[in-house]
Amino acid sequence: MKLETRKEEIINTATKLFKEKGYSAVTMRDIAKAMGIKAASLYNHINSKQHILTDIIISLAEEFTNGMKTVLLTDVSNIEKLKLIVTLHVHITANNTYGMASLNNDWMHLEEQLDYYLELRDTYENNFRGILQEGIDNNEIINSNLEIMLFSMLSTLRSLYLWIPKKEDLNTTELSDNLSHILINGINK
Amino acid sequence: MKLETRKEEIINTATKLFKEKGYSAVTMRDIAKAMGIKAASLYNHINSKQHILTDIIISLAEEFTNGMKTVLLTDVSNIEKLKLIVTLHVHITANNTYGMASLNNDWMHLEEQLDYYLELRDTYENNFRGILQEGIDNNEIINSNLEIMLFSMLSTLRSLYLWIPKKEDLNTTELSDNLSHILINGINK
DNA sequence: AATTTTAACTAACAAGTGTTAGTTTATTGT
DNA sequence: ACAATAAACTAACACTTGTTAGTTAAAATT
Repeated sequence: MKLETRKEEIINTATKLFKEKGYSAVTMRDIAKAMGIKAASLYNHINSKQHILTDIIISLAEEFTNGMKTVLLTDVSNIEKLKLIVTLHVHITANNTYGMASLNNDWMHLEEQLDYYLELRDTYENNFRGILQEGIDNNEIINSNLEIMLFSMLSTLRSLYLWIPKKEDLNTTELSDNLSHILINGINK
Repeated sequence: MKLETRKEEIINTATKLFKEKGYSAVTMRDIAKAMGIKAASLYNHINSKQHILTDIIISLAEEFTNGMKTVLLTDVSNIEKLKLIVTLHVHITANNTYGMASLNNDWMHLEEQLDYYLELRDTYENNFRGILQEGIDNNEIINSNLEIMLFSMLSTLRSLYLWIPKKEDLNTTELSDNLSHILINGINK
């Protein structure tokens, strides 16, 4: 039972508020009020509002990068790799639904770390694309428009943060399995 | 060839900026600067920043509501209705990619019209859900988790605004057809 | 018991916010 | 040519923003 440092409490509080209203609409006074302290007190623990956002986004982006690295090293079919990616998204999102909102909607407000973030995102998408392309080449995946397939899957996975909190009754493995099936086999009977 | 009123120019300029940085991060001075005038001059044409956002979002939401109404009245299979919905999203999004960003990310900053927007969105989702449910009942659609199917399709359709601007080479009917196929039949060979 | 550290506080700052009031200038319709 | 309108302007407002400086009180360490 590890208890939160004060800095982590601030980041968690901010993350929740950022999800509800977006980074720009949340003030330091909002964050402080939610914690029952004054805005100036936050600066005993964090450097700036900007650093809070960076912390939220970069740590999540790195989780995805690491997850992708593992998937690429796993020796299974490309379809199985896609299932692993679905599981990766479900797990990371289930553990930090609030943070995923910032990752998706507020990355453009990063400053010094914006280029680094974009690099991680680009690499991630390219790896995803590569798996799909190999799947097509190996006759595992239909030879339809690669970019549309990529876009469709990524859109669904990136929107999980909006949806997981509303359906707490579904456990994560059940969700991963169901979602994999729908993304891979469609909904047609 | 109908030419834009000054008010429309302002709304269009604002819509573009809102997509790049989000509603809260865009100032009236930003909008004015992009038009080469002073912020105060905007108020000769619009009532408030808030009204710009409302205008963007509500008109789009009503377009979707009207489109759905037409789909529901069309006498085709439920799978065909889903294809019509895909086409609806592709067309509306292609005509207003910038506005779709506000619809997706800034609806929570609506004020007087927030409840109305939520009502439109709820009704839309329920109609979508109803088509899927009928499809399941008629053995057109697999009897998998309804909510996951709904979420997956809607997520993809709602993210179109991020993707359409990058792929201008693809025409809208081709995109609709491809996307329908992937959403309905999956990517599996 | 004395000292350092932690973490809150009050007060203030400079800059930026949406918006209003009043004015000026160019264009349009008579 | 004259009046009316459209659409820009300057100046200012009241308020909010992120952040800093300096202070205080309790808790932990010596």
